[in-house]
Amino acid sequence: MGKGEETKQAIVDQALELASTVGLEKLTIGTLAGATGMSKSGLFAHFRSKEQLQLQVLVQARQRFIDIVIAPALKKPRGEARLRAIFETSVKQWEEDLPGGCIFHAVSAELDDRPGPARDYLVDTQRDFADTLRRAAEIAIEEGEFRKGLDLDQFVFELGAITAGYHHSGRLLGDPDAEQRARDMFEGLLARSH
Amino acid sequence: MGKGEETKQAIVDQALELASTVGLEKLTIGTLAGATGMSKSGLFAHFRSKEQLQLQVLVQARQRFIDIVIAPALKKPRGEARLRAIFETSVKQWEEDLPGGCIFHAVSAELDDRPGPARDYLVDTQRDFADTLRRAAEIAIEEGEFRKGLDLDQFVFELGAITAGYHHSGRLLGDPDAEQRARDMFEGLLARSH
DNA sequence: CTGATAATAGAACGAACGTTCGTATCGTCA
DNA sequence: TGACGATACGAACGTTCGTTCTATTATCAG
Repeated sequence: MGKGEETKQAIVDQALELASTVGLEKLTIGTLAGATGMSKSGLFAHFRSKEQLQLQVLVQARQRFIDIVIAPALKKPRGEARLRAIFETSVKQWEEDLPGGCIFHAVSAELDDRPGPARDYLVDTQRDFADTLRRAAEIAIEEGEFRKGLDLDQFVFELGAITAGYHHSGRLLGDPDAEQRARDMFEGLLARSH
Repeated sequence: MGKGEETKQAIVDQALELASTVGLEKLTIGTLAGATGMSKSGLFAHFRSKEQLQLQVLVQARQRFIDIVIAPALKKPRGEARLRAIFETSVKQWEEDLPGGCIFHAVSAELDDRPGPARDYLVDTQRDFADTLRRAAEIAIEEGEFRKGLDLDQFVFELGAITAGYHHSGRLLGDPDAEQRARDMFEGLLARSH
């Protein structure tokens, strides 16, 4: 990896941390330059537009999510154990990996009414993740862990609701019990799926 | 109501609509002035700071939520029927009252890492609403509709997760089935509470 | 009707933003 | 090591933002 790619990685890593708290739009190029010890113009040259920078942040976030949450879960046994692994690392490692918590939840309200490449990429990321969850649940049915006839889309919706609620309660309201409540809710969902 | 209060109301009403889609920060005074047919300075004089304007938007949102969701529900019978009314109007009327959906969900990610009066007011609003839900569920226990020993805080958490998930799926992902999925999830929660 | 007061407009401000440009410095490989 | 492209910098641009100031118009009680 040449020098260019190296610093570009460092920039995007730093940008990811900032964006998780202040959002993609308020992540300013000047602030980011200060945080990385670079000049505005020197940093800007790596992206050529702020839109590109925002997109790279999401690309990096997706990759990091795969590394932290998805990849380890794929080493677990198929089915329910894999779903448990995804949920558990989502709550424990992923939500605490960045200072603002899960960046997808942090920026989704910001992007949901602003069309563009960033929004498209976020939607694609979320859809892809939803597919992964649906497939994992499907496997759990095949393995006999989940009952036949389980509504997979409803299962995925409820799983998404748990994490959305967890992010909301934990971040805005600062509920210290949010993690355990999300876990209990998840266990309830699994029990109902058997 | 004097002329001043009258136009101020009209301004905040318009601001509420814009803020539900673009957020509190990107709701710009120039844009708002254009939308209301006023000059920037003429509009600004009503608030004296943007922070005050943002706060008034949240105050108005809270009042409107009470008018649309809470007040009608209080006319329903105590207990489960009242909880049903709150949920149903939250999903049907409230989420469609503003172009960007529930403004509290729309701005919570924006405010959760930005301390200040706006954040404080939003948190207070959410806590107050959570108390209302908790009290309604408590009544349902007293009436014998919900089982004794039901974890009220967990109930409120799960209810919040349902609406958070609904907003997320409906807004960002544009899932047309989100409303029905949220309803099904709610019915499941009620059934488990009996 | 009239005068005090409130409400609005217009112009301008300083600051912050994304972006451009010319120049200097650094990394890399012949 | 020398040279050339890649990388970074400083200064400046045009815009947009919230905010202020001053002048003008509308409102409403006496």
